[in-house]
Amino acid sequence: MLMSPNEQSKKVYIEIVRQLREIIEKDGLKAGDKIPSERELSERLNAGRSSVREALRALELLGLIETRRGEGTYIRDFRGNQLVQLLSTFILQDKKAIQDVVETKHMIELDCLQLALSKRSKNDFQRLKQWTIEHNVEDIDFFTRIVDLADNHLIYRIWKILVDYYRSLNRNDFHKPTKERYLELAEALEKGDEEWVLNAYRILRNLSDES
Amino acid sequence: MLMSPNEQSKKVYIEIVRQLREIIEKDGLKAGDKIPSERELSERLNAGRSSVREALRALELLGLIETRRGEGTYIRDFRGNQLVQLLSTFILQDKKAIQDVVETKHMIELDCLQLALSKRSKNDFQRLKQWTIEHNVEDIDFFTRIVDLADNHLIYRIWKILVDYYRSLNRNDFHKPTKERYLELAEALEKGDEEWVLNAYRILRNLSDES
DNA sequence: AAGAAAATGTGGTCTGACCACCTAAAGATT
DNA sequence: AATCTTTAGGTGGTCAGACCACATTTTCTT
Repeated sequence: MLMSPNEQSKKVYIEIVRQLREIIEKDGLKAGDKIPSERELSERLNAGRSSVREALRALELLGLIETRRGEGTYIRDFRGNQLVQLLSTFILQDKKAIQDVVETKHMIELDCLQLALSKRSKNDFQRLKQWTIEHNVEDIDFFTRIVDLADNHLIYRIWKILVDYYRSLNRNDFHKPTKERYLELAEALEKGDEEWVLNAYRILRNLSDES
Repeated sequence: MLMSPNEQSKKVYIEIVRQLREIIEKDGLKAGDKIPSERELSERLNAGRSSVREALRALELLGLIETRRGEGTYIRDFRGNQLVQLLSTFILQDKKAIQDVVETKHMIELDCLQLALSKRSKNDFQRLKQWTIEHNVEDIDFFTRIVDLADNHLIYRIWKILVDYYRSLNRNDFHKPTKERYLELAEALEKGDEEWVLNAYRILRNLSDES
């Protein structure tokens, strides 16, 4: 699988997953249908068979395909497995998917700020402020406290997943906020001023208006 | 990797995953540590390097390891299986969990309204309004359109999961909004007035101020 | 026509060979 | 001696070819 010289050398098997999805869509293949053999895919996609297999192994692990020795590889009926669909979203590591992760993380964090604001008392936020003053604030720790204050276990889980994937992206454009930014946000929460809170968050995350 | 003759011939890469786990445990390897190279594993486990790679690819997809070209393969800091944890959240059907689902669904829908508002043009919302007028509006259909307008595949997936679970609850306290409520919301979107939009949603969902 | 054997196609696996990249050791320079 | 440069070795990434085990299809025998 030839790569443009100066291009980011994505892993071949990721690219194969993408192209395989195109083939499935173009040919209108559905659950239960057979997909081309490993050797044929290897030829059509100009890739080694081992690379094709790595891609298929990935899809198999996600339950998207099923391989039967001596027969072939078949598309699996995964329209019930929501979590797999969620995961598969992440696997397609195109720019849009990454952007979606970042955007969603921001929205969830904003939600947590609002939830915390409506559920918690001034006392809780005073403690948050005090903690912010007394410690060397790490982003992950600060927002873990925020999400805790939101008191919604489900959102907590979703946020956790988002953070993990966000970190796995290894984005080098992460703008590390200063301690003052966190302190400002904590104070806004303490005052109970929603507008102020939301604004402090956007400044902290270096957002103008768009996500 | 030799197999006992009459034994179930499990796939080698699955067996490699198992043995690799043993190695990690026996050697006391932790997050951030380097695991043996592909070639060394190939020797120690009496398996081909391609099989070892299929196993590593699987672990990589699950976020358990991280491969760095030219350096090696490292154990990743994964805090439990995230997806399983998410699932377990759904299974715990206590009142708090249910409440969390409802609350989260509301937050996500509000997020989508805001995203749509910031991303879409008046034209899109006019079409939404027109559709609302011409059809017998079902809640699921209306908000599917909203989520689509938000143009974030990840949020779409999350929302889908929430809706499915929400429906499985069979809540008999679902307050079915009138057609006018949806129309009001569509018009608010068309006007581009965020406050009006959020308010229209709260009225539609019969929320006062708390979620 | 029915059963048996061979041919074909498929996934499963191993081996060996490159390449691109990173790191550290050896060497050269100052 | 300290520092920089070069080199060698290790590592993941990929490809090609070769078998094997298994299932299906075709062909051949009876």
